[in-house]
Order: sequence, then C-alpha cells, then structure tokens
Amino acid sequence: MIEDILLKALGKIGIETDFVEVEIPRHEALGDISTPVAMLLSKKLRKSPALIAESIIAAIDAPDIFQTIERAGAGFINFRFKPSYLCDELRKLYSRESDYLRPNVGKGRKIQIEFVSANPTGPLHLGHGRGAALGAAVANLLSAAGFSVTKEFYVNDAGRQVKLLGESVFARYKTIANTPYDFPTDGYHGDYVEELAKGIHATYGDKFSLSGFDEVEVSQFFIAYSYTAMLSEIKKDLSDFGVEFDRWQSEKELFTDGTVTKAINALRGNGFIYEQDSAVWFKATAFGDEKDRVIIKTDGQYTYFASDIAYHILKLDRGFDEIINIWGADHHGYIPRIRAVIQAAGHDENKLVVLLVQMVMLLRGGVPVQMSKRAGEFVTLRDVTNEVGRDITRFIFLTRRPDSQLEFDMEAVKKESPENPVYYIQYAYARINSVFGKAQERNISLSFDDDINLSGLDSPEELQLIKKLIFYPTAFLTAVRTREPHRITFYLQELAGQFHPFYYKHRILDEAEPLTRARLMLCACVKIVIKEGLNILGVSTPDKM
RNA sequence: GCCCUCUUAGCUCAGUAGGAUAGAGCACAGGAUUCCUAAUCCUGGGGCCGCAGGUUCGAAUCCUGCAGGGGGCACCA
Repeated sequence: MIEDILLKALGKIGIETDFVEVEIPRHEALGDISTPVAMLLSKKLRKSPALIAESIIAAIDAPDIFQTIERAGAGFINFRFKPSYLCDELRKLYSRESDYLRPNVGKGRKIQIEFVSANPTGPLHLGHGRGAALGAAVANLLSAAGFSVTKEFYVNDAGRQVKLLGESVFARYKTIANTPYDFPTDGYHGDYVEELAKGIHATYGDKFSLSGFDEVEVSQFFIAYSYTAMLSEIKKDLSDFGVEFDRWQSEKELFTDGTVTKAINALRGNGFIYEQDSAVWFKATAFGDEKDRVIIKTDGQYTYFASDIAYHILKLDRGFDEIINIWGADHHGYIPRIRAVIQAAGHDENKLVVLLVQMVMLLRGGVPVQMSKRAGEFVTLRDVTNEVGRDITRFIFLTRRPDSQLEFDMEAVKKESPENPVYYIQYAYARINSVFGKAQERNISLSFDDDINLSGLDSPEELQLIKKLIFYPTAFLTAVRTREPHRITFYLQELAGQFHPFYYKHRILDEAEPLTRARLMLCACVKIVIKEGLNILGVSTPDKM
C-alpha cells in the first residue's frame, strides 16, 4: 500500500526498483510510518539524502492518505496518516475481514510440514510439545496466507527403538508370568512399559510365558502391540493439546511398499551410491556434507537414514513446493545430509526449510526438574498441561524464538498466572464480549455498515488502537515470510496493550449514539483481530473470564 | 579438536530486510474504581546489547577473532 505509493513516486523521479523499505518508527512522535529509502539511494545517485528525500516528497501524490510528510534526521521520510484514512482502513478491515487480514501470498502453493515425529516408544514430553505448538502455529499461519498446507507426523515404527520397546515390554510380561527374562540393555523403564505388559497378560494370559523374544512372531507381536498402543496415546496427547495431523507416514511402510528401494535406485542412477567395506554408502560429500553416509550396514540392515532419504524424496515427488521440517536442535548435524539427498535427487535444495527447536528446561520454583527418558523419569506434556493449562503452555512456547533455549518454570507460570500475557490478551477479548452483551441488552445494534460515521474516534488512544489494528497485515506478513509465529504473539500483546488503556479511559456505551456506535465498531475490530491471531497460535478465545 | 547455535534491564525474553534517543512482561516502589469485567489502568527507577577488532553515512543486527552456555561430530534413532 504505502510501498506502492513510494514506488510510484520513485518512478516519477526516474528510479526503478521493486522494493522499498518501510518501517514503523520507534517513537510515536516521529510519525506513523517512515522510510529510509533516501539514505539508501544516496550513494547510487551521488546526491545528499536530504535532497533525494525532498524530491521524493514532492513526487508523492496521495492527499487523501497523509496528513504530513516530513524529512527528518539523516534522511528519513516520515509520514503521518489522516484520521479519515485510518477510519477508511478500519471500515475495510471490518467489512472485508479475512481478505484484509489474510493477504494471499501463498497463492495455493503446496507446503508440507513435518513435526513432532516422536518415536512411539513413550509418552510425549515437553520438548515435543514445543515442536507441536510451533508446527501447528506455522501451519495455521501459512494456511491463512493462502498456502495449501499438509501436516505430517513421521512414525518411526521400524528399527531398533521400537524393537527395544517391544523387548522391554516382553521382559516385564515374563516377570508377570513368572518366567523371568533379562531386561534389555538400553531398554525402556517407564511405568507405561509395565502397563503395556499387564495389558497383554490380561488379554493373553500366560500364552507367551514359555516363548523367547527371538521367536519372530512373538517379537513382532510385542513390538507391534507396544508401539501401536504408544502411538494411539501420542495421538490422543496431541489431539488434547489441540494439534491435528493430515497424515501419519509410517516408516515401515516406506520399506514394504518399495519407496526406499526406489529412492536408492534413483540416487544410484544419478551416481551417488557406492559400495565399500561391504556396506552401501550415499555420497553426501558431493554436496558439501562432512562425510559420506552409510545407508545399508555390513549386516544388511538399512540405517534410519535410508528411510529418511526415501521419505524426503517422496515428499518432493508428491509435488510440494516447500517442505518444512521441525527438528530438535540436537538434530542440526543432520541438515547437510538431507540437503545433499535433495540435490542428488535433482531437486532444488531451497525447497527444504528446517526450523530448529531448542530444548525446554523444565523448572519448578527455579530448580531444574531432573529427567531421564531411559530411566523412565520424566514429566510428560500431559502432566504439564494438566497442571498449568493448555493455553498457557502453548502460548509460552510461542513467546520465544524457536531456536533459543526455553526455561519453563511451572511455579512461575502458575504464580504469574493472574497477569500472564495470555490472559491479558484473552481478557481483552472477554471484555469486549461483555460490552457487546450489555449493548444487546440496550438494543444497540452490533452490525456496522460501510458508511458508519467514525469521526468521533479522535482521541490518542483510539487513533493508536486503529493504527495497531490496520498494521496487523504487516505483522502477519513478516511472520509468514520468516515462518515465525511468535511475531503474532508479540503483536497481540501490543494490541491488547493498546486496547486496555482505551477501555479504561473511554466509556463505550454511555455516549451519544454515533460515538457509541463508532467505539463498538472499533471493539468489534479488536475482537476480530484477536480471534484471528489467537486462532493462528492455537490458543482459545473464551467469551467470559 | 572440528561444526552449529545462543549471550540484550535483577529475572524471562522481543527487537521487523543494517536505520533515528534500546523495547515488553515479571519483580520492585507509589498511585487510580459512585460508572460497560481491577485477570485492568497510571507513574517511577533501572542497560559497556558477552569482549575486541572490522565493513559504512549509520551495527544489538553483517564479517573476523576470543570468552561463556547448549547441542552435534555412529555401519543409533
């Protein structure tokens, strides 16, 4: 919008460019919006920024929009909007709602996002929750921006970890059946393992008491039973956390349906597979990885990497324009080899976007909570949401950049809860609802036409609130471009931070008719934007608090 | 040892594509409600943006080095 006006003005004075930087000044006193473009052009044009700024200002033709346009500082151009323009935009926001709030930059391009993908060997912990909250929010964000988004969970149902789980359950089962069996090294120790064993014993009795785990059908039964049970628990955890997936991709299936073989053959055809020391290797160094990687071990077994190759090639073959992986930061070393795979398969490596999520440090009153998955001692996602609530948990995860470590102090989060930022935003929403209820009791209409008179909205609080509202699309687009939903979180805190002072200082319902209606309309817009933002974050919007 | 990442107010963290005088919440101190929800509002103190160089009109932001936290360097997943 403003960019277009500037581009046009630049064209008038003979400057061709396709991007103009526009920003909101740090201090309100400087103006509503500002551009440093004159300074940036100074070197190229060999003229002083001041002179350039003046000629740009002279070339701008938008009398309906700007109250003032001034040159300031080292060569900034600062703009101040006319109140009438702000009101026009507010009307647009209200009447066009989703068109206004969701600029379609995706244009239907297909994005696949894979997240959580926890091994089905135990319940989800808090770190998975962070990945889940982020993945869901990124997916919501991109859908809102007009991308066609598919959410996937990759199920590691093949390989060593599920086998270990099966064997751990088998060992517990044998104990129950009074035919002891050595607990596997590195086995899983959690209570849930015990529960699974009890479940099997309850249904099948001593049927397997004389069997060994080396009997194929026995081990297969225990493995499949155990991970299937864990997977359905994970699904339930995620669903209760408000996170749904479009597709659950089984790793095992990639082997059985030939996807792995096909992918490896494709890479072999391109000359990136070779045999050495009786193992099969992928030539990752051809694309800058540190070393080549084994895909079939000396013992004939595939590595995890083999199925991962297949999955990533499959994703791209399915026609996605972008594939996003949300990984724990401990997997960052894995990125170069996946990028290598993508290039070796003849795809554009930039189609892969990896968002790294740092660990969550769980604290209680400032003291770290010790956790060891191996020993079965950990606080699950469910434990945390039960204690502090789902909205707070999701919100906290989205108030930090994903790649910075996060301290999650259960006591602090609960203690601060009356003034918790998530409540601050939800409260603004609930307050508006409450006012709307009162308005209805008084038979004041809550629908607003395009010609509603908003001229009464002239106080600093009102004008600032309107500005904040109509800048939502800007914040949204930044979040979309960077794939960073936390920008929405901060925007919403600022919006609520403009709303509450407005509410405190101004009566909404007891004014003369036009002003009351104008303020109700303003509130309606705040409500719309809060709902839009919280929906993206996956946080609820309670009508009452 | 090599690689990645982080270091901003007492604490937890933002900082928009290098821009103007460095931002929020919490905590702390004081104040506000005869009135639509006080889970609210107002005022205040608080900073060598880890350290040192460099790039330039301009650096918390980009580059190099150093220190500290976290992570990774498997024919594990």
